[in-house]
Amino acid sequence: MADDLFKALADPTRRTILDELSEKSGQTLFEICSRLSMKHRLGISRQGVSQHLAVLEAAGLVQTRREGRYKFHDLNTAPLRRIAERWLVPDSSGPEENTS
Amino acid sequence: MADDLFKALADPTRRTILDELSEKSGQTLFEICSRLSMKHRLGISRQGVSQHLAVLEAAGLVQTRREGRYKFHDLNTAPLRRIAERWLVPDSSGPEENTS
DNA sequence: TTGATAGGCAAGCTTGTAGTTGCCTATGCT
DNA sequence: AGCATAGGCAACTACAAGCTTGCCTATCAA
Repeated sequence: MADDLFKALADPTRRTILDELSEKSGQTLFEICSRLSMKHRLGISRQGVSQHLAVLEAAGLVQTRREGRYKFHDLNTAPLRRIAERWLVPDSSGPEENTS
Repeated sequence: MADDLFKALADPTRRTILDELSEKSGQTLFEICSRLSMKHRLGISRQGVSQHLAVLEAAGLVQTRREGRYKFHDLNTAPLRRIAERWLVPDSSGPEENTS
């Protein structure tokens, strides 16, 4: 559950993909591929990117919609909000808060 | 930089350690060990926990202070705030350079 | 129908990393 | 001094994860 989310974020290439989708949503696999190689000089195969997208989708960070032969990818930031709340929120049951 | 942070959070045992330090700060290595095995039924060696703490410290999530033969561990949530902001905020300055 | 484009599946290689075991240092108590 | 406690270091094992290659399916245009 949370495991998928944190593992998805652990890879720098996946974080770059999130950056790209954050900048322009609704990109196809090939569009993401070319941007990674052009803008970020990332030498990675199409299948590599596809696998990263699968991981991001399993984590709920990316949602997809199919239209004809195109598959569009959209960023979903909802899961990210839960991350911060786990430790940042001064929990009622926990004794101390450490803001240092 | 950010790489250390995300990789530190990728492991479920390390996240549990953060939970423990969030509940009670200033714990020693042995204290964390016994809590992991008691409360969380985590069968892990002392050295295993020690290595996890080193990763968390490298990520800036845990700070340590030494007193005599004791080494106390404190949670530092500051790095967590930057995570959410990376994608949650539709940033005005435009997109990246890559911070990973 | 043929060819080109967009994407998927699965096996295999390789590196990274969690975990262990064994031994070593430092502090404190009696 | 002697012993127990708290922690550190290094080598080794085992499994997970990133990435590639090769082949397959689906959609659309000429």
